[in-house]
Amino acid sequence: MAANKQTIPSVWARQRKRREQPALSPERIVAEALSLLDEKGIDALSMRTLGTRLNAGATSLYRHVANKDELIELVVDEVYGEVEVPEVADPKAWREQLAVTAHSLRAMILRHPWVASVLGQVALVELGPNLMRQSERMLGLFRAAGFDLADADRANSALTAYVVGIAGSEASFLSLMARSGQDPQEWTRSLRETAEQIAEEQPLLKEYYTQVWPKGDMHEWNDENFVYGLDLFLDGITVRLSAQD
Amino acid sequence: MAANKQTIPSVWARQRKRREQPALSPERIVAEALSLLDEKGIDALSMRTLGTRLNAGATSLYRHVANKDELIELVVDEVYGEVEVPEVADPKAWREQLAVTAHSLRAMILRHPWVASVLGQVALVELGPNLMRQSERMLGLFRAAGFDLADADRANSALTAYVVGIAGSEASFLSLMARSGQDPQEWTRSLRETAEQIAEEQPLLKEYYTQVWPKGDMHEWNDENFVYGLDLFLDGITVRLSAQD
DNA sequence: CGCAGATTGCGAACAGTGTGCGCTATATTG
DNA sequence: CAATATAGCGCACACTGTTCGCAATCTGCG
Repeated sequence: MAANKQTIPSVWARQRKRREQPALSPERIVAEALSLLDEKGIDALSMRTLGTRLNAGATSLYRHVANKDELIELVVDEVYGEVEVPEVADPKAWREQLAVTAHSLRAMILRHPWVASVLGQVALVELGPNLMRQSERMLGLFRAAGFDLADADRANSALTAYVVGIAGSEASFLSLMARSGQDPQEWTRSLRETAEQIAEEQPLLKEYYTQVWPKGDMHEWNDENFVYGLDLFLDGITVRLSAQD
Repeated sequence: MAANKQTIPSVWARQRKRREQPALSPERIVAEALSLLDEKGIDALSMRTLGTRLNAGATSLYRHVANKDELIELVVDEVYGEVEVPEVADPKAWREQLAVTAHSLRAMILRHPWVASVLGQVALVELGPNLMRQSERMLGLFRAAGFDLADADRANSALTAYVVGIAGSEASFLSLMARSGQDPQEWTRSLRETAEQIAEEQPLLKEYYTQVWPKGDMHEWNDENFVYGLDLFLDGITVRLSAQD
């Protein structure tokens, strides 16, 4: 009795849907996931809302993507593709070329602040095509600077760790601002105030918050801090290179 | 009718429970959350399982902790308390003291691999007591080395970013091993094989995986890579210090 | 001691999550 | 055209974090 309960309503709406859209595909899913992440952040990414944005059911996505974790891996590799690593041209220009790479990586992370929250989970499986292309080129830069392959990798890991670490903490600040809808200016001010209060037993920290902590815009401040640490690093590389001759 | 349906059974089991245990408190909750995280990883931390381990209902926790995010912040500050930052003694020993600090921070992260997955989410709100104590001491070390306060902070941020970045990626590898129950030895071997296959168009990467990538235990390898990058950093600091005189 | 008031614990409920299963409609191949 | 493979999806399951209101207990005051 009433075995065709659910087929009845679909009779009227039939013959639609198959070619009214470019159809589902891994590429389309990844692209839409990326734009959703950029717009609303990591918490807004659920299979259901992603499906809705693609005019599809949530479970349809599983025909093209194994699970949510794999989807995130794909999106992460996608954004790694935005990082510009210059082709090795002049071997003497290694310092500038490394700086360009570092800035590009940081800029990518700041454009997509949600990556900070997944870099610790997605186990950096270095097998994505974009990440591999980027690694190849970075190794090339370090080789051109004078490292052998093993040391090139070590130096590369170190530089990448620095950039990811510092840009990641900037990004998580950006995400916090976006989530809480607070004004960054106001936020730095109130953080200074409470920090000064709490740091009663930490004279250096107290001095730091009253004297050093930025009064105005955070952008310049962050930029300066970043290049400061980057130069520290590149100086260290210079030392290592000249010591090895 | 039957308004006392649920009070009846409790009559027999009454007068228990209040003092049979140390009672709930933020400290006890944080401690239990920490041991749960260390045992089973970040995915296993739910308010319900945590409540169960404390012989309490899930919702009882909310009397002592605002929400899960705040709980995680508390636990993170707790483990920061394990990091040993030496008191500044001999100003000439800054290099060794910074190295000790860096090693201690990395060791903490490797003892608690789940921190890698939350450091990007918990916006590093630097107000936890342990984190503030640690920051104060690190600033002191850099000051003793010869930096003014602003540069001490910059150098400190850079060093911390490096350590967190590289130890974080080690930790996410450890978490992956724990989750998948795979043998690390076996895992590095099979990663090498697939990487060699995929890297058909990346000669440096291919050479890297065949020649450089570790055949045996990953521990030594990771330790060496870490001190290599750390020395790079400390060399850079030396350069900066001598340039500033 | 007794009793008001604050504090603590908790069961039920809500809205949401990722994902496996089995059915149907379509596309592809012979 | 028929047979098979594939894509889409509704339903369902087991969980999640968190709110709310009630009951049990602890606290301080008379």
